[in-house]
Amino acid sequence: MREEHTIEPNELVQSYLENEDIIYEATQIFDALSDYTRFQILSALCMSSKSVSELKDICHVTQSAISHQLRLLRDRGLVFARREGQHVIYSLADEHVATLMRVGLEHAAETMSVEGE
Amino acid sequence: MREEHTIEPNELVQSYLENEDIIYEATQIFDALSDYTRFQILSALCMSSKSVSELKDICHVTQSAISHQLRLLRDRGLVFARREGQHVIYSLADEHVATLMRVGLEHAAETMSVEGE
DNA sequence: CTAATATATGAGCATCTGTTCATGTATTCA
DNA sequence: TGAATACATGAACAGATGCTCATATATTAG
Repeated sequence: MREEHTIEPNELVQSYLENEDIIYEATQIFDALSDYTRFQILSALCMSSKSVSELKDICHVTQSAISHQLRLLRDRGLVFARREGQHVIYSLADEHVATLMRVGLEHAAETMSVEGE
Repeated sequence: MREEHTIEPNELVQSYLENEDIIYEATQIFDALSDYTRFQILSALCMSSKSVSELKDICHVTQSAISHQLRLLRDRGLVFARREGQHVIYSLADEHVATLMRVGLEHAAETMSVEGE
């Protein structure tokens, strides 16, 4: 028998949910984390700042593909870039991202271990 | 001047990140939260279980659109359904969803208040 | 200045997504 | 049984997405 989960009445969250713009903004950060390449980029940056070519090697995609995704993440304020000589170093710009990824990964790990039983 | 954010070395998370399937599974839950309609459905269900027609009224979309999205959420194990007479009642099936939404909303609220300054 | 390396970006394209429309199924009530 | 209500679902279509390819820009070395 499954359990139902409800959150305790949280007036702050409740008030957020009445604001269309905040809901939209929230969906945007989840969207950023919903793509495999972007998730890899962000998790790599959770560990430490990295150049574009380092990210390209980690994610096993072309330089162009990485740059396009980095642009999206920049536009959404999730990473920021600084030039260092020939390289451009990207860093995480938002502390919430790490929290979200952690919870998402825990969810995923549990889901998969349950399915495998 | 902006700060860089890094997570403290978390070996559990680290090990998750080496598993392609877990990363993919994580992106799937973020994908579920990345659509406005689905986000509304899930936040409504965070408060309490609801029938399809209740959800339709809350989200201001057609019954068909709601049903299609509910199917996706069911297939991904994020909600479950039970029939109650003529109605089908949907409930949240995963406690992590509420946590993710809360963090996502907090992020959004902060982001927007910063932008508005 | 020129070549080499690193990164960014626009166009094009195949694929994916979310909705609508039409219709099917399930349950209740008379 | 037949009508009404609630929900599910397949097909189709417009728009979004993520990639590749070609090319542009920026920095450094010679």
